[in-house]
Amino acid sequence: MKFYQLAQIFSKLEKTSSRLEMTDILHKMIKLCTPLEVEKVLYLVTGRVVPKYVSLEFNMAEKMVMKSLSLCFSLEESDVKKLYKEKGDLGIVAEYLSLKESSGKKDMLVNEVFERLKIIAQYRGKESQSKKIEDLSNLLKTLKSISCKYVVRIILGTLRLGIGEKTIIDSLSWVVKGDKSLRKKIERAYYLCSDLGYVGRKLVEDGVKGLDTIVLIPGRPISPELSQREKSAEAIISRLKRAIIQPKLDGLRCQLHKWVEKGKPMVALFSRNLEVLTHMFPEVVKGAEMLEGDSFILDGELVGYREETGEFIPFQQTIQRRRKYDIEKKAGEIPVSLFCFDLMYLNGEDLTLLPYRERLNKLERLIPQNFELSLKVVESNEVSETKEVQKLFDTYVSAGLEGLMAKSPTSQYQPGVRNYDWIKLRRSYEVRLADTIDGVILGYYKGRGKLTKFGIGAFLVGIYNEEKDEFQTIAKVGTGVKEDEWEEIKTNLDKIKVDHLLPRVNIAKELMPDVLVYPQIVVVIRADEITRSPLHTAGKEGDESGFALRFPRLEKFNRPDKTVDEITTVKEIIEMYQH
DNA sequence: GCTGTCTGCCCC
DNA sequence: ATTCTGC
DNA sequence: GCAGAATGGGCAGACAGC
Repeated sequence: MKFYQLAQIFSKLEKTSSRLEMTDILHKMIKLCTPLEVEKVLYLVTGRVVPKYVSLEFNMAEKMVMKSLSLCFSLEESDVKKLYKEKGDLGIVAEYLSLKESSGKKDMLVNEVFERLKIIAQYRGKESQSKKIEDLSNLLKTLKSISCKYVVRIILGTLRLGIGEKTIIDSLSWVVKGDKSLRKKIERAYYLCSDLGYVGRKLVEDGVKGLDTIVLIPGRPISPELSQREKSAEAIISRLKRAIIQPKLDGLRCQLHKWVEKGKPMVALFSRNLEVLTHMFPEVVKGAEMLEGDSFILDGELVGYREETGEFIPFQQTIQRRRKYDIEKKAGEIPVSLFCFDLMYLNGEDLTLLPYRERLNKLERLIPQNFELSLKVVESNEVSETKEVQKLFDTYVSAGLEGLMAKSPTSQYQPGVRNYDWIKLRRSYEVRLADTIDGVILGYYKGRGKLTKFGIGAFLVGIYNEEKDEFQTIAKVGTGVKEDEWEEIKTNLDKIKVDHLLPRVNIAKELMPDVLVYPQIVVVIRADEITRSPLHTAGKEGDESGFALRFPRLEKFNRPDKTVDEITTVKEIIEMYQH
């Protein structure tokens, strides 16, 4: 199959909004492929050249691709940038530029493009960046314009086809069965091995029985089960009736595997996205080695924790443990513990099909309560009354935790699945507990993808520093905005556009908006937390960092009842931060 | 050897 | 992470 | 409700350029 044929199918998918129709188009395309092509096409559709647990990335994003386009089409980088701002998609820019050149290009086979992309991904070390840029430029020169569009998008990981893993899985079911009845089975196989290309190839080669060899194996990560959100204790009980309630800790999701190889105990840790974390947390590895079980797979939250005081360490510090160098030194400063909440495999036995209550019992027997080596079982309470849930929620929130997790006591462990078997109730979902600030818009940024048509995708929000008598930035906001609000905001901001940075406005150069505006429009911004910021200028004093909002979103656009003199001040932010 | 820029199916 | 949108 | 695609702050690491 030629790559441009694939590109034409992508183009058709992009124009389709009905998922049933997408599934139909996709499954017909898969039928046209040889098994090996299926494997490669499925990797490409997910923006990769290898399965996701293999750490081979392009290390090439918008800046590098812009350089490549400028080389390929002999343009100044600033011109490419201008086109990007205008079109909101570097794939479209590549197609546009390629179209202006001669049209007699041969294109290449899907397999050839795949290999070329793999080579680009594999460059590393000195001069690797220029090689990537040059190789992509040469590739684009030999491809038809429509292929250029999608090659660029594959590298950027933004195919924007409306196709994700779930739709691909449905299509695979259609390929072998003519309907989507195999979805559950394929889904489980995929989330157990985390290799969509392999699952696709096996299915095409051997049919459904090809999946039977895919089983849980310690040492190979499985996709973690995910949760839905709810807004109240009542909603949780109404869904689950009975629930196992646990505190929600603010750290990193972590899957721990232990097994025996050549008589030696082996341990591996994986992140939520199946990245290897093993070497970063030696104290957790040691703890697992000391446990009695020979082989197991468990799930938990890795969080900075001081055993002596029972104090949890904030996320911003915990995340510093995710590193390659100076591990022991950082481990001394920021000790972590793995707070486990699930057990999926124990001594040769797959436990994922057992009810959660039973898995939890086995977990509690595996890790003794007084175990002191960086491995603990999270506290659990099984309840059936709203007020019990509420009481636990209040307790956890008072203790400074994020909120709670509620889990169905009877549910199986479903890898990769996000449904209401697991529900999170976060502190910030309760309006009374969220941090809300009144800020002023200082400028805006062009949008990408589906926001291109509005000409805006985010805006910069400032607060007032009384001491310095200036506006300082505290957050960029690009979520919580409905489509008609985007239009309204853009219209309003364009009326007060300014062509230079005003005095009494303090913005870091990295955050400089595409369009600056006169500070006049007051907005309400909601956030989960106030954090110290290396970038935002709010409250910044010399070398001391400023403040920013964690997970900022628009609560209310345009508060005409408030003027700029009444917005939140730095002094107020500092009070909120200390609280 | 230092510093700034860019990247990450990053983490959240 | 949160949020919005089309189905 | 699902699935997908927009968007945030901020961390460490890799390179490139001086």
